Amino acid sequence: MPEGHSVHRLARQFADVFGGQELAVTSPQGRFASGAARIDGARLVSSEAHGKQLFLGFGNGLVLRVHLGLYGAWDFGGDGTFRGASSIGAPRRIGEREAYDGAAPAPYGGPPAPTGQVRARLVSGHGWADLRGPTACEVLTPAEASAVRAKLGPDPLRPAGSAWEDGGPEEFVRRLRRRSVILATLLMDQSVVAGVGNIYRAEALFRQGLDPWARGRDLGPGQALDLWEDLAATMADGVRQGRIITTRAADRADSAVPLWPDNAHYVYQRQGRPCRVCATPVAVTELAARKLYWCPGCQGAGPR
DNA sequence: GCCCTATGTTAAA
DNA sequence: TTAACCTAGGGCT
Repeated sequence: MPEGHSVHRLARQFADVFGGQELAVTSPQGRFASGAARIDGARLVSSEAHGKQLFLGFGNGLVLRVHLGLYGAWDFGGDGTFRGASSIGAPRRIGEREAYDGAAPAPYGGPPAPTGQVRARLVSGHGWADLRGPTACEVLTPAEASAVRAKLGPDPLRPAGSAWEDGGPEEFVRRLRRRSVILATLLMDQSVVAGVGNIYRAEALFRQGLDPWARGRDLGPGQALDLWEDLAATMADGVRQGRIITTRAADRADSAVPLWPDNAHYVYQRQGRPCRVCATPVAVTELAARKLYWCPGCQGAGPR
């Protein structure tokens, strides 16, 4: 799945291309037909990401909540105002960059006939957006949307102008340090920190020199805050670049293969290869049905 | 074509 | 802990 940075890019994209406009909302596939009818023709008035969830607010007060899950993605098309990403969501190739596909702006003749399973289609006078394969796509009242957000922890990418108070770094430190659960599990817990996924988990723990099997309560407040700041910085980079690059420039320069994506990560999907810092072979194990990558030299020997 | 994999979450067992 | 959700690409045959 797209981690939080992708959903924040989506929120920005929706505001850029659809903000303030009336949208025709349909469900070509049919599974979202009743929800689509509730917002069809309404004006898009807000677009905000919280962790991995997207909340689109409409002029009639209703909120469209989308969670892309493991496979979901949005495809965009339209006239020249649709600069920006052509597709944002689940990566279709290793290390795929979410970016404008380079096609020259063309006269907009309306959206193409939907192909395959399009759960939701949003159409303005300038372009369209198709949603495929989401885990969640539903229309909520404001109270229902707030109830969903209340279950999420603070988001390192929370927009400065957001009206939603998520507690920020202090709340993250509290939630992390009161648990006896291991860090590897806590970072994937969206009620502890919203938006972190499997790549940022592995890379942040490496960058901070933290043992994935250390417990939340074992961290000092300074260590926990450093972890937050590191996530905030690398995830903000992800928003800017449309891809996850966590290696520091100094650790990329001497790579034998200087071309991204071969040097984008320290440990993620680098099992068996030498650690960029200490040359110990990177290790991998399975934890709660997800792969966990770490360097036994820099971060500790492993499960215990 | 077939099988595996993937930046995720939820519900049932 | 496991299955289900449900999409597309890559490697293989």
